[in-house]
Amino acid sequence: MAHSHSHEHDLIDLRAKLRGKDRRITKPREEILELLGKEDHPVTAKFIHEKLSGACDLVTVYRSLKLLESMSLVKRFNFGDNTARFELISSTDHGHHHHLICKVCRTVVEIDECFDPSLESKIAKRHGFQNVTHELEFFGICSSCQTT
Amino acid sequence: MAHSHSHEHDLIDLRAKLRGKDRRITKPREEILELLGKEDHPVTAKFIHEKLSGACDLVTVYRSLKLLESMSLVKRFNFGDNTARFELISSTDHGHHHHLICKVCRTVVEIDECFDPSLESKIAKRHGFQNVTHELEFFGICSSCQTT
DNA sequence: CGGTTTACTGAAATAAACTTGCAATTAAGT
DNA sequence: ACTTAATTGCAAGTTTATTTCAGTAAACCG
Repeated sequence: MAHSHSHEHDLIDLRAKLRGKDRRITKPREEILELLGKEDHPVTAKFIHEKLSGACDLVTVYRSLKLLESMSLVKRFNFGDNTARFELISSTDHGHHHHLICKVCRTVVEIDECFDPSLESKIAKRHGFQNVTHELEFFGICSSCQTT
Repeated sequence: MAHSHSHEHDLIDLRAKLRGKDRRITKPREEILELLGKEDHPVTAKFIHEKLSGACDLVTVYRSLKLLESMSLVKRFNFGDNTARFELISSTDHGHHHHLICKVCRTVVEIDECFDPSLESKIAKRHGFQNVTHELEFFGICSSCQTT
């Protein structure tokens, strides 16, 4: 949802999480976080690099995203096209939400709904797994692409 | 589940679907189908190529899988590691089922359960989408890897 | 401040998954 | 068999992401 007003908060978060970890607050990391704060949907590393137009190298984008992901500031999504997409983790849902993607035009809709968590705990228990989470994305044809 | 006794059936299916489509039944396609029939979980193109040990080129494996997928004989899965995995579509669930994957050792468990289909139709209706499906995979730590 | 340490970056090389172009092969119809 | 065109193999090309390493710049300290 509305990431649009939490930029400062994310930077504070970044500083807090980096502190005392032999890690540094750098311009690329700040810029990537800021850019992600303005996007409504997960974006690719390439997209970030292009939007930042030369502010830093694509390699740095990959490295920064990996770091931000490991710090739980960013979440990685997979829309089935062999390209990782990244989204800022919002404080409201802790990054757990899903997407509805148009198979034709690739439009993305953010989805708040999810299935009952009891399904997950049932599956975990049945197979002796712990810390079970899930990745769920919906695919369909959006209204604009239903030209028949 | 038990793909193990449906090899012949899959070949019949292959022949039926290829007939009259300017397509041919070839040894690589038959061999890939047969191999998939023996596997309990989705496998990568590389795995198939190695198992077939030189029976055909890796490129042919990729091309065959794409064809078999387009003919709804095989389903592509994505376990979030940038590598497509393929499974024979079983007649019982029409290829719709999910997996529970150990984040540590990558063990895979086939899952029959799914959430209530009303969730999907609700989402489809709300956003004006048609033909909505979903991709869902569970991730956790299996009993063997919970060494603490 | 100015100096030191060492995490970080950029650029090029590498890796891995997958695709494409084209000549040689082979399945399938007659 | 003969013919036709789909399919294959091989080489080369893409795309996504990672690794190496020398140069750069945060952060800490006096």
